[in-house]
Amino acid sequence: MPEAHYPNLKFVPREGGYARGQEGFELILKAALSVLVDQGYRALTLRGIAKDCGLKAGNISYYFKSKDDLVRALLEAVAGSYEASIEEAVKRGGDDPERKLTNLIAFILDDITTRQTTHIFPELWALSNHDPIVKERLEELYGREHVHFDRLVRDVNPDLPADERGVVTAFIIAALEGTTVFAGYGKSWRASMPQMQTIAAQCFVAYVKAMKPGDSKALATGAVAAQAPSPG
Amino acid sequence: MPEAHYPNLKFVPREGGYARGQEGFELILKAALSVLVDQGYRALTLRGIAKDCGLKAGNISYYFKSKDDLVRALLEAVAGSYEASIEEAVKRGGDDPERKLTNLIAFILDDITTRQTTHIFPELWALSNHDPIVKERLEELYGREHVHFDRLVRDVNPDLPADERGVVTAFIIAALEGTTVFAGYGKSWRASMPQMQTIAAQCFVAYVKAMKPGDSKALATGAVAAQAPSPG
DNA sequence: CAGATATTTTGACAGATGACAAACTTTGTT
DNA sequence: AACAAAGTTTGTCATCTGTCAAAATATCTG
Repeated sequence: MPEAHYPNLKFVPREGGYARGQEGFELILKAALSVLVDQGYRALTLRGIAKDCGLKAGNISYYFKSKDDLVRALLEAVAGSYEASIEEAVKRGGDDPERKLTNLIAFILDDITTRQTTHIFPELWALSNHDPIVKERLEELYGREHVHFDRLVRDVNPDLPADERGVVTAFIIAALEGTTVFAGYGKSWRASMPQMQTIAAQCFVAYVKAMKPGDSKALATGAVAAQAPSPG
Repeated sequence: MPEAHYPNLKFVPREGGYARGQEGFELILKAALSVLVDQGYRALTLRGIAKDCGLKAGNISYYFKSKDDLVRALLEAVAGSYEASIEEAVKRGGDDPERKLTNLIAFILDDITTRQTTHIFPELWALSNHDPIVKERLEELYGREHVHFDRLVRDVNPDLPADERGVVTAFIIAALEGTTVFAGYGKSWRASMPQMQTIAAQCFVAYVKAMKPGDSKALATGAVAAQAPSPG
């Protein structure tokens, strides 16, 4: 549960410039992340960021030609780091498909309990509704997560058609993200996150395994019949 | 799918004052909601709200002694409306417990596809991380939702101990809320929301039915065993 | 170490923001 | 119609915001 001074950013090396340049670049983004996590978007101002990293406000305009630019660079660094850790979690994997899926679910939910993730993602979700660039980058992030999950779901139930599998996978990811608001850092069900890991794993693995082609075909709106997946 | 000019607020009648007073009060909150939904929190300024409802900025300070006050009043009205519609959806219910649960799930996911819900809730989630009053009111809203769901879950599986039931219920609600970011208004999986309704209903109803006491007891972190609930 | 380039500070700007007070208008009641 | 209470506008305030340009400093290369 890393908390200290937000190493959870992935930086792309800049072209040209002195070493100090990259340093300042990273310093600013770390400070921006820190402010966003600690005080929210309302408090994310150039002067606030500057104070946090010991630079002057004007200097930030040297690195980022606008505040929106800075926010997008921050998102890029956050998303990159997130993608990298998922990638790693997938590799650590496990022995069999079900175990792999279970472990990935556990990893995601674990990460959600960190202060950073609990605080950052709702900000990004909110921003994405009004900033197309943020929206696109978030979609890319979740798209990559979807690829990984989809592979595992396929391994657990190879008989599922790709389109149906895609939707179930998206639902599973969405469901996991939803725990942010309920069992994330400082939330009322935080203490129950371990049980939720168990529940999520059991629930989704069992459902994917039992699912038969056609199960997820939608029925008439508002009158979905309650039934376990197929006869199985 | 109501979209026009946001009737989705529940107002508490004010004590004393002229009729015009209540009118202005509601006008302002409707405008605030409209701005928040259309342009996000960044654009939620007194002058922006004023422009939207044809009043002058100074007037808003007459109704709300601070901007935070206004935001909290808005949250109160939004939460009240949301609570009322859930209440109603629960009453419309259905015949048997499983059907009731399925219908409530369908209602929630349906609501999530509206522009208002998709846009408002991420803003509230973000705010709640840094405003204790917002956090508390949101918790109350979800607490009431939890009560309703918990009752249905109990009816579907009466053998489940209350504490375990509470956690599963919280997980289900969290999972549903999570679809906001993936299949809400304008999101990439929006078109698959009908299938997700089916999936969510099947998945959660089946899981709750099959669950035996002890199933959700957490195992060692990161090494949760993948298994369907109990033998069943 | 000289000099070119990169970084940093300083200071300033126009515009926006939340808040407020005083003057003005409307509303409802007697 | 008179009048007090409620609502509204107007104008103003101090503060904050993002951005920029010019001066000052630091860094690296040859």
